[in-house]
Amino acid sequence: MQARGKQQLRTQETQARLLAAAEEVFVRDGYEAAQLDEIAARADRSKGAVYTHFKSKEDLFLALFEHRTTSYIDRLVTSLRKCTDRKQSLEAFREFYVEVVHDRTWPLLTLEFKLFALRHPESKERLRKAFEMSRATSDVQMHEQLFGHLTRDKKADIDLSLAALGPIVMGLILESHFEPEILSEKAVRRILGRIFDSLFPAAH
Amino acid sequence: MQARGKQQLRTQETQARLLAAAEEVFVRDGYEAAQLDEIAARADRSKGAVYTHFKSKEDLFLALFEHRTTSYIDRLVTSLRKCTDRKQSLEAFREFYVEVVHDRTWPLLTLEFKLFALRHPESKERLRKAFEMSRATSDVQMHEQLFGHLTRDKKADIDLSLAALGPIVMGLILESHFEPEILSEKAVRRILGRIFDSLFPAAH
Amino acid sequence: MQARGKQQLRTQETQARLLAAAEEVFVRDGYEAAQLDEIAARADRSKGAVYTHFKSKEDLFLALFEHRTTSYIDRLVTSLRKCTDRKQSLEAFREFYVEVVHDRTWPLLTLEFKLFALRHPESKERLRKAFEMSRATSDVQMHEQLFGHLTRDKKADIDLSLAALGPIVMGLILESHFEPEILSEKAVRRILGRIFDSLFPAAH
Amino acid sequence: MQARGKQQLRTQETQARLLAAAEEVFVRDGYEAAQLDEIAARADRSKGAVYTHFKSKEDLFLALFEHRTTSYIDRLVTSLRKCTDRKQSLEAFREFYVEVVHDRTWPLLTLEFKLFALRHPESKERLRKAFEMSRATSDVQMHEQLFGHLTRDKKADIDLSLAALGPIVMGLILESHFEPEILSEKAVRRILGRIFDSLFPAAH
DNA sequence: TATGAATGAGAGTTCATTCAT
DNA sequence: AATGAATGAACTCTCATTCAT
Repeated sequence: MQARGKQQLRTQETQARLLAAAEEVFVRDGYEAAQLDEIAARADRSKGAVYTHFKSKEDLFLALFEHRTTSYIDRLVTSLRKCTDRKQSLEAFREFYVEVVHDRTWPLLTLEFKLFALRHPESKERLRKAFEMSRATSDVQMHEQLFGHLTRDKKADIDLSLAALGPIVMGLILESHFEPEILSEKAVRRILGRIFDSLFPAAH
Repeated sequence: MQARGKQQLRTQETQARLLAAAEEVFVRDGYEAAQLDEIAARADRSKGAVYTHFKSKEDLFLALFEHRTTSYIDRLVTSLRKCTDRKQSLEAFREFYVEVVHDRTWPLLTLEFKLFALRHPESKERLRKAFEMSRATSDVQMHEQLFGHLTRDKKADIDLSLAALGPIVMGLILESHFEPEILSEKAVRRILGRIFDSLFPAAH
Repeated sequence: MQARGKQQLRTQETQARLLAAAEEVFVRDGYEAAQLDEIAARADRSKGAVYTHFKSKEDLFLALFEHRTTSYIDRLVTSLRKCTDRKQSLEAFREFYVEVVHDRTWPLLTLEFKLFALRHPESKERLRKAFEMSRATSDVQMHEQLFGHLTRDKKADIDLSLAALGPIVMGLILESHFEPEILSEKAVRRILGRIFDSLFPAAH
Repeated sequence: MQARGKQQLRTQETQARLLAAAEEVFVRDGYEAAQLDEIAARADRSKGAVYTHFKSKEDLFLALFEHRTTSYIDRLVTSLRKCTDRKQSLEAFREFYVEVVHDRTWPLLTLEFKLFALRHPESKERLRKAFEMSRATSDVQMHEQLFGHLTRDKKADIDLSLAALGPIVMGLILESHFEPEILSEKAVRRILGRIFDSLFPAAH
């Protein structure tokens, strides 16, 4: 039993290491240019180990996506669970998006996933599942908490704004890599706040 | 003269064909996955012909970037030249960005360029030149026309909004590929308009 | 241990096969015209296997050079070690050079290395190391045994003759490929003997 | 007529330039690595011009060989024609070979031709013709002048020495590129003289 | 579970050669 | 005679994947 436990621990560690290494490399180089070789090396494992845990490069990439999406949503849900009224909730929601700016990795990773999905329709199914999970969580669970009960029209409007939020953050973060003087972290946060408020006017 | 002319024409046509084919393929597959083979085939030329006109895959990509940036700016400048007062100018500017939505290629291409620049610092110089050209044009020539004379603080604010506009469009277009039901062309246009107005409140 | 052993054995065999195949092909076609494809095929391995063992075509070529130089020197040293006095040593030395004629591969390979060195100054360093090894061995170890203690002038003279010996053999072997009727193996051996004696008169 | 003359002159000049450029590049890079592109550029002509004058890269190479062989023999014949007796002739002959050392290009070019012949049996025929021309000249015309009338045995011996002379020079020159300190021009000349005397003892 | 030698399809690139001008 | 854009075959090298250990 103990041996089994140790083994399992080792297995889990390897997987975690591989995922962490994969994230670094996929973000830095993009899916196509990323090399399994380097991912393995960064995880202090051999190339072959990757194939023990994942079926292929694509599988590793998608697994990473699922892994990160899950933890990303967890964070949001956790953050919202603490709120007691709608105003507070919306404030927390706003804060959450504005603070993403800190984590420059996540938006780039998301971007990479989106591009991948666009270019690999075969995998769209699997990606959609993870996306939906994120949407489902936010939609069902949060709509109520954040916006109360809405008319059909209002709801469509909110959904649109919700769908737009992520991509906007992504675009801004990417550009900030490119024009760091104009789009400083502070500036991005400011502009994001402004956009947020124009998309969810109720927030005030 | 005529002989030369014919030859030159052929040369120009080949280059134009290659650039057009390159755009299609680079947008569809991304820089890394794009194959010179296919680009050449789509241009009805041989792989070797690419190397008569461009030094490498990278060179072709950057040349495409320069080519498209130039024509993109031309369009904007042309559109603004027709305007007589500030209000009209801002309206035209707004329209221009909102209408980009039509051309689903340009945002994806821009995105690809940005990612390339991020991942190939060696080429940043050449890319920066083209980017600057775009910025220079808009900045110097348009600031006055669009926003009149501004205080230093106001100017910084406008610059920030200007820098943010493109990336936001890019993000939205990309996402619209992904969630076409929520982010329909109409919806994107609507939300873009709203964001535009929140970034440039003077527009009213 | 045994598992490792088997793996290692396979690795060594592959390397040996590749080197042997490389020798054949490089000698027959020359460095530039030699094709990795064929070398791999002759070694009953895939093209990719070459790159598991050598960094590049050039690396394979240089490795071959080092490998052959080493074994070549070993043979000479072994042959000289058996000798007890100077006369016998010189005789063995003479014999060694005259007998090279048998191995029509080595002189051509040497020629290819020399040409390569001439045309790839970047690699000269690595080649020089191997050359020096050969020179060092012969010089230090053999001078004494072959020629006794010499005055500085005499030594320079001997060094000159030593340096000339190899190239002369090389030239003759190459020409014998070309005019086999005149430069038969026997004829080459005869003329080589004559030249040897004129370069090292003390040999009698 | 004059126009024709001018045209022809231009043609001849182009050919001469191409041959000169070809020599430089073939010697420096070897047949395989030599690029028609660079040869043309060095001759201040375009790649296409090469094909106006020569059928192929190989044809250019062989034409160069014939051209150089011819002029090489001419020089030898001219030099011998001045001599009045056998002793003087042999001295001139000796001098001729020893002096080749000056022209570091010719031996390397010869080497390249030999290697080419070895590796392109199809072209051997054409090369042999040029070689034979050289041999014929020296043999028939010079044997008598240099060595007088010989017994069959003696003649075979002389032929052997004659055949060996060129390759030996070639080998030494090549090596001198490599070990210029030991095989200085002076040293090569000295050793060549010694070898010459051992091959043609009658020279004294 | 993990290794890494080996595979092999396929990529970008080069270059001798052709041909319309 | 000369040009140089275009061809296309062939090359070296890469890298995701497999498999014996």
